[in-house]
Amino acid sequence: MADLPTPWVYLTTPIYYVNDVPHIGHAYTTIAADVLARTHRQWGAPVFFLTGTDEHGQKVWQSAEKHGLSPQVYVDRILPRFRDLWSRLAISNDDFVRTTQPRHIKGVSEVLTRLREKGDLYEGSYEGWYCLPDERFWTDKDVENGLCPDCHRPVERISETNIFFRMSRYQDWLVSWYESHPEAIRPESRYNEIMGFLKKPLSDLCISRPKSRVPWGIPIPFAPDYVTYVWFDALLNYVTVPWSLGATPEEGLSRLWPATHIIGKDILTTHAVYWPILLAALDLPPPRLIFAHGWWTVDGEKMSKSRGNVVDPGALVDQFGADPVRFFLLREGQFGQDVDFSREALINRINRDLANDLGNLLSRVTAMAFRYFPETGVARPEAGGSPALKEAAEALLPQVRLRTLSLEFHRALQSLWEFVAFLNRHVDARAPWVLARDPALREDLSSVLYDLLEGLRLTALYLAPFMPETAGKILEALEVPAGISLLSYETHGLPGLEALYRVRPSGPLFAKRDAQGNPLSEEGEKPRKSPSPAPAEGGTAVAAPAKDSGPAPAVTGEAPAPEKTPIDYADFQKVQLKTGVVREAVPVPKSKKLLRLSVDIGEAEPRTVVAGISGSYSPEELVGKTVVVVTNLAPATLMGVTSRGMLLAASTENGVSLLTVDRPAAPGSGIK
RNA sequence: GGCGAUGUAGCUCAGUCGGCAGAGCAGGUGAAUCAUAAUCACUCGGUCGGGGGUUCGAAUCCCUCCAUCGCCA
Repeated sequence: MADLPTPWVYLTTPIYYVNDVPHIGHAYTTIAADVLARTHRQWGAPVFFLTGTDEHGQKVWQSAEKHGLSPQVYVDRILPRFRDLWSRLAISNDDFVRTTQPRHIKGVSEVLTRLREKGDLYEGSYEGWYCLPDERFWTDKDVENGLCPDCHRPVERISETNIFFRMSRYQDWLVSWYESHPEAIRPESRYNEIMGFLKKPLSDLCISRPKSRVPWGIPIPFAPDYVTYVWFDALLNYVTVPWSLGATPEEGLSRLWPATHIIGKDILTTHAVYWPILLAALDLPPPRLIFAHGWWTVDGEKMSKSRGNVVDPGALVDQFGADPVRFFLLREGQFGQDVDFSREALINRINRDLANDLGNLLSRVTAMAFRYFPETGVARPEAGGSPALKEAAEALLPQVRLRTLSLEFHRALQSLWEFVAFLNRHVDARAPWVLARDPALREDLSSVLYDLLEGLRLTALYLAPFMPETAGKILEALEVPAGISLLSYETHGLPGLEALYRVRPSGPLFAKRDAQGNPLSEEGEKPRKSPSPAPAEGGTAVAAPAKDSGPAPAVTGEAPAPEKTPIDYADFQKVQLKTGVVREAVPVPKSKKLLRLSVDIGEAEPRTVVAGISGSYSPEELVGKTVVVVTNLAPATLMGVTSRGMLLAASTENGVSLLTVDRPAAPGSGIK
């Protein structure tokens, strides 16, 4: 049911209670949904990204009274607190729903009518302790000394008749649906929580409030004395909006449904229990995914109005800009777990990751490209780019894109920054300023700079969903024509579709910040030396370029991550490698992946070698195979078997792949 | 009280199937001078919460205790 053939990606945030003051938690949810939306769009998927505001309920009504305004006028006035914040944070929502819009009110009436026709609603009486400010009932057990357990204000005894929704009817169905769709609630711990919650019988849900007490709500068509309970009203926005978009409600919804809901962990039960049941009552499939993210603490403490430590995202945007705030919120912690906010951490990310690693990389590369090739630009090398760069760039696809789509934002960004670090290492390893001293090496110089510029372009494209403005600035600095997407990159493949980079130096991408968050430098006391065009003329070739003089790790085809220390040839010679033929292979008892091999390496007796390759090779296919053995490794005992040697193998996605020889070689042939 | 998680370097956290404890930041040393003094290399730093068990071998599996957190009541 969850895998309807819709190509659409329907993404939602909760609709925010318009009476609340926006804090970084609201921004967190919305930015995450935005990054997902932008990523899907970038790769060609049609996206409908919905956010909005929840505008009914007692608190809004009371606040309006206090201001001497009608509720509608009041909510119209405070709406910009949210709507403007999203535009300042570059949120790319496709629609903005307000629960006071006619389309929503019409949809809610429709739902209520359908539920009533199905016999899922009934009138019942309810008695309990009511907390007015919180708008919720408590049981005898909850209430402590006549005070609300949540806000510690006095509660009052209320008995009233209301309309109830028969939730219990659908409980068994929901449990079995979740049993077969464990991926529908993320992270996994939240799934477990819901499954635990569903072990106990559900009570029916009260979905109305008497108009006499709460006049500001959606009228219930068949019960004129009641309005819809604000929570129930709010949830329904996820379907009332699509209903309003199609030629018919069904057409509008079936195109988009099922939705992916991004929420905070505080409203998990509502979304993962009440909501799917409500959908089932409407004959609609459950959401595709409900992802409950964690909360932000502030300097290690819970964020709350009473502590006065609520972080205002608008103020952060004013001071630091939208992109750094977006980056920080998604980079700092795991989406799904609680994360701590501190200005120090934010400033540290801006200075280290953004200004130093990325901003300075753009600065140094474009400065050199402009200085050394002011007239001609940097052309694509005939031979293509560096294989190492190509390999690192290809890893971006799984590591950045797929991790983003599985909402592992911090890991996606971490991977992207490994690529940035790779590019910085590449600059150092190839030392373009050294190449520039020798006119004979001009082609090398051009080729190295081309690789770096190409790497920066890819960085910008993968960064775009997270930091749209920054990505635009990078592409602008590279003078890459507008409108280039990852799709065109895919079509053309590496090394790049740019025939020529004609760059000009640009100002810093990010200003570094002092401990207070104020921008450093700028104030022209240190005039930026704009690099003077100085085409390499007969400078003395002091040092040979890195390419010839020693290990240049960046161009040897190594993966970007673990660069090892360069070693001398003498060090390498310490390792004795020989070919060997596998004569026998048997599993080591009680071990899952170890095999005991007899390997003929040209000695009188075959060597016993224990190898952890059982997952990738069966014993049968190993016998007769020629392998590469480290023969002077100190013996090691594994699962009681002494191993006298080690096989060389490449680590692959699916396990290991043994090294062998291209042409026949006698057992014991030396390897150099 | 019931259910569930977590505990690894100064800080934030990875650690896949049991096989030589890792990354980033912070700290130290050096290299380099293209660049926003930005970068790069090396390095310091660990009783893997405590105790017990299984195993040739445990951060990893089992038991138990302690601490912290979440959901429910």
